[in-house]
Amino acid sequence: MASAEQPLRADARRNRDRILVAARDAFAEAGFAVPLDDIAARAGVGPGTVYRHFPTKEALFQAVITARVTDLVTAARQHADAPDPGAAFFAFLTHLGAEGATKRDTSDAMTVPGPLLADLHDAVATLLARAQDAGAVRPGVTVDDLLTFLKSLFTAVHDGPDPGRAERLFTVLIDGLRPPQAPPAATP
Amino acid sequence: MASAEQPLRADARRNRDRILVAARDAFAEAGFAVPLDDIAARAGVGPGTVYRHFPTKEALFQAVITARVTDLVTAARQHADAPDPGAAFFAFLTHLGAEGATKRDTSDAMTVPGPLLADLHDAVATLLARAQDAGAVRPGVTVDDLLTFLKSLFTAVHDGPDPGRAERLFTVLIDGLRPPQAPPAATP
Amino acid sequence: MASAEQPLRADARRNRDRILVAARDAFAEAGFAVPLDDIAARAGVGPGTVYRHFPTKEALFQAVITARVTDLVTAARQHADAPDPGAAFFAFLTHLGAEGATKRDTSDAMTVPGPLLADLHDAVATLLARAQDAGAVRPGVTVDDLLTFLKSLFTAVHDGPDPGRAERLFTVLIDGLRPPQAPPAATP
Amino acid sequence: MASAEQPLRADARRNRDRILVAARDAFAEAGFAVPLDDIAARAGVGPGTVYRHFPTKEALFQAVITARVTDLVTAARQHADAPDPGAAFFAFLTHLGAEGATKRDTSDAMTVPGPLLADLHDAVATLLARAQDAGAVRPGVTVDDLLTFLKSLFTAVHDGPDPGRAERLFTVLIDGLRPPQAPPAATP
DNA sequence: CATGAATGAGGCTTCATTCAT
DNA sequence: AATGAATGAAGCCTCATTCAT
Repeated sequence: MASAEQPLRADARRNRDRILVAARDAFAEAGFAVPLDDIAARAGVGPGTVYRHFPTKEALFQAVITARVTDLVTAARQHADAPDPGAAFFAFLTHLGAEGATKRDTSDAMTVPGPLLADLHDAVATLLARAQDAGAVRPGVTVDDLLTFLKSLFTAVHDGPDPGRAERLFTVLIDGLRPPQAPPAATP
Repeated sequence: MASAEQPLRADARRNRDRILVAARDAFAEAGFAVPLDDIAARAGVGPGTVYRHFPTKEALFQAVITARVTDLVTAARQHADAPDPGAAFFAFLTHLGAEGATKRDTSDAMTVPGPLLADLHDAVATLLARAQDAGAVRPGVTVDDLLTFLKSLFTAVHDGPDPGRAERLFTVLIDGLRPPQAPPAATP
Repeated sequence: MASAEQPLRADARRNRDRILVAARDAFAEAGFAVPLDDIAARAGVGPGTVYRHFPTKEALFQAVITARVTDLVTAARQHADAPDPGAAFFAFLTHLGAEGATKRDTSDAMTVPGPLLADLHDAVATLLARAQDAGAVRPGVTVDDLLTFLKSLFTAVHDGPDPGRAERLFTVLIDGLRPPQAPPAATP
Repeated sequence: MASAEQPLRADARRNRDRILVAARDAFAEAGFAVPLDDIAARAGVGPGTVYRHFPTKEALFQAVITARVTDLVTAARQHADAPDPGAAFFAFLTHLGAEGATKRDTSDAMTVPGPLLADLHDAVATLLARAQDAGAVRPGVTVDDLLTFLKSLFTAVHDGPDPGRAERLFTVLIDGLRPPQAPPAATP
């Protein structure tokens, strides 16, 4: 019995990978509006070849970020095991920060609709809720808030060349997420 | 040859204004991708009339954005007069947050190249520097950090439907921007 | 109050007509598969102009035959007034035969779906039913049968150059439509 | 160089046959527009294999049609043996009607150029001439009249869903083909 | 020989821009 | 000066055909 996911022929596999790489770069540079023909040209294939692998431009876009989302979900679930809820949450956040600072399409990955995003959402929700229950993160903030903030942060980081920006903005986020401090009581 | 700055005829002036308003609304709702014919229809003019006033769709977009930046610069300068540097900075930030939450093209406004953007940059730089000097904002964060991040935050906020998100995220941002609290001193 | 159907500008009217003529010819020659760009070229306009007048290739096709169907319906209704049901039916049929022999797209007109075709259908149904009730046309034959037969006949006539074919086939149809004759009784 | 007529290897022969069957079915169902990949899939082979056997989609189509014409010619010749010329002619016509009602590409079969069509033409001409000579079919009608009309009739019949239509129309055709009845003599 | 991946011309449609009215 | 019709370059996608495996 052959496996349901029979391996692609060598040439097809190679082209599929080249298309995905080209698409990742092209989408990162020019957004979804980039012509599919350009992606094909970048990959060194004809547009028809792209359609052999992905039925739609939208499907290609989805495929580009699916891999990334899968990784994020895995990371989130791993951190869920940590004993200290606050530490677990911030550790995952740090991991996410490192990912986002390095890989341009992380922010896209956090936006695409579909079941995978729901998985990510749920995994982060668990981390966040536990951290909030433990008083380590300010209440009110939702998972979507958090993901939106991060997405923006990643976009911003990739907008300019300043290498320190990621760290500075990330510090702002982390401190902003902590529960509000009572103003220091004036001690006599 | 007519003078370069001759005042427009009354009807032309009126049309120009209606086009700008229509364009602002249309861009705010549908982004740059909105067909120019739709903008013309909104303004109640033919597409040819739009081209009489703006040589290009891009130029029209810039014109819309320019008005927005001008407003932002004005606001920044007004806040610069406030006595408390920290309050002034955060008040402007709040104003900016309200603008960005309401108008979809605020983020575009923060990207437009040209001297106006430099003005915005400078005005915000002044506010920020004074606030940092006064110890009201954590050091290290730069104007570019802030503007770049806000730009993408506005974009992200507009992608989702939750109207409270902008406010929650701004709270996080503001608290994150405050100087880090010394960890509670171990009291003997 | 302006009329609901404000007249087109002269140039638009001219182009619309040219497009309709070109489309009629092109569809007649090459069927629906003819590229829309070819139709545009025949009409001496750009493809975009075709789309200004007809939202879809399908819509253009419909428009081409609408005019023809309208004429047919009118004729059918006029013949409905004749006193002798059989004569009325065959007179209309003869008219239809002449039309179909002359104008290449008559057969298309009898196939396109839509409200107009229903009108034609109804008008012919009336004629046919009355003729059948009067014993002038064999029972069992339906309107669709008749229209299908005619459509085929027209197509056949236009397939070849033989000028007498239309008349010969038409005679076959008419005689075939009459009620079956009892075989001549063998008279002693 | 191998001989032009060398017998195919067993597997190649089998594939060729499967392709022809698949093509016949596919063309019958969806017309010439059916994608060649669909035909290949139906036959359980790759598209490349189809091209090993037929240089062109058009060639494959012709091959399918040729088989059909061969059958028709055979039938016509068989009916030519019948003793009663009128009965022979109408029997063949009935057979043709059944074929055309069942198989969508019968009408195409009647169009294919080449010597085979001439054979069909001749065989039917013989039947028709004998029937006309015997007074069983009205004079004047030619083989081309008949074949051309039948061709388009089959096309039309297949466009509609009414399965009884073909039979009703064939009755009309057959009765219309019979010699005209003398109008009932006015009996004193 | 078979396979099925790749090619790329071409189809329909949209829309920024130009131009006759 | 305004109008809105026309233009035509892309954009997405399909599919007949070729070619590496």
